[in-house]
Amino acid sequence: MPDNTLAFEDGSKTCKPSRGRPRSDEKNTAILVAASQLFMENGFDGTSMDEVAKRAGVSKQTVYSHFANKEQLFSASIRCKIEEYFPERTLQDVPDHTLEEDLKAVCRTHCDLLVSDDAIAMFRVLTGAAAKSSNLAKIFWEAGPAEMLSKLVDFVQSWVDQGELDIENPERAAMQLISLLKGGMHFKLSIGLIDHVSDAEIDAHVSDCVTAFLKLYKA
Amino acid sequence: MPDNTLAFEDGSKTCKPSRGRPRSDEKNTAILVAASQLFMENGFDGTSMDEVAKRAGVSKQTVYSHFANKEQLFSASIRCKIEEYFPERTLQDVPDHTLEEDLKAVCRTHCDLLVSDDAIAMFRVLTGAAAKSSNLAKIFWEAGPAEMLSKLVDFVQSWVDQGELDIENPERAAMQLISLLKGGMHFKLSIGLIDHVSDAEIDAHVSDCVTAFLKLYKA
DNA sequence: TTTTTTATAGACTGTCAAGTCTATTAATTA
DNA sequence: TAATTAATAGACTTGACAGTCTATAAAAAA
Repeated sequence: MPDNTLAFEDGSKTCKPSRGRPRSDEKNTAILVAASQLFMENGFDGTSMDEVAKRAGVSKQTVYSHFANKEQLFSASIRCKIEEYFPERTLQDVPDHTLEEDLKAVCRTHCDLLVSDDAIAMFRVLTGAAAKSSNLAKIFWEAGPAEMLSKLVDFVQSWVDQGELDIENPERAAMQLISLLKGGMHFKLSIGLIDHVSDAEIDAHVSDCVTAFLKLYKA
Repeated sequence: MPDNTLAFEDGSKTCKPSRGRPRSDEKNTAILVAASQLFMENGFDGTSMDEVAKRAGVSKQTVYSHFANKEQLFSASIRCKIEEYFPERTLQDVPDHTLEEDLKAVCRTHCDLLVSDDAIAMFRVLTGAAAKSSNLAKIFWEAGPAEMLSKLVDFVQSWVDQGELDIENPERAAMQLISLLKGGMHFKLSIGLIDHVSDAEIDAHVSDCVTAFLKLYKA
């Protein structure tokens, strides 16, 4: 039996063969959606292919006809989740106010993202999969944190150019800001020591971070 | 069948019955050692009770006679690992040199710990178990990070008392220092984006952190 | 429409692992 | 030493789940 019943290996579609019934795109996305939900909720080991098929409203063989095996489905799902998730929460162009105001807005946005349920779930899943597939980590890093970091670097740089910040290494400064923003919250959320951070706490924390950052780098 | 064949539920021993063959302490610790190794290497789902029994040189029933089920064995193993791990790496009393020297030594010690294989493995396991048992997170937090933090607070406070640091909230400052020390490394190691940090990198990073901290808080 | 190709459904298989059963052996008290 | 209690070993049971098989239906080309 030739294996032209072949599934996507990198999430992209294989070149469509000329004849025969084409693969249903709706089912494909239904599977992907169901799988990413389940993987995010229960991790790799906690998710069964039967569950995925059931939630997608599709038979198991259909799942296997779209994806070669569980690992590839996992990989595709996470990749899909990553792409769906990050762009929408990008750093919006904050209006040109004062450095303090803009910095605070940016920090608030980042902090909300960092402690969000989705981000924590994603981080947990990636952490659990660390041993399994290391390239997922790379995909995630580049689509997510690296992107955030680079936008933060741009932001910082723009204020350096305006002479309001005095920073010799913007990458390092941006990383420091993110580290401060994570604080103890990200860690505590990850291990499940706490399961929620109140708005007021985030507010206070963001203020602290802004204060510290300005003390470090205000010109 | 009465369940007085009962295992330890919280890691402590049940009161010894007056008669009959006593439970072997060596086997108990052998099981605990084998289990904690395996759980740290492969996580909860990745570890089977047969493997544990085999590595401990003991039959499976023996494992079940010492621990009621897999979850309790897991809990006991992690608790044991935590207790074994943290005390020895405590903050040794650094000799009274300059603030800069002591701070650097302390940061180096902490940074080494934070990025160590064991700490990352432990963090991964805890993260994976977050949904399962939330009290493990508490046990871990109190035995590990909270302890570190409190010692760091003491350290900071002592220099505040000497008038060399100007800090109104030592807990916050200590948390900020730890956050800076983690930087991007802890995150990258956790998700498996990198698997090692060189000595030179740690050195440079620690220097950056010390510089930043002093800029924030030096009197 | 006919033919061809393939997606689909649901039953099936084989493996692995958690937890149990039963006979045996070891330690402890009297 | 005899009697008692429980720890131990290894086979066994049960269930879950990844992946496959077979028959059917659907879509595209001729």
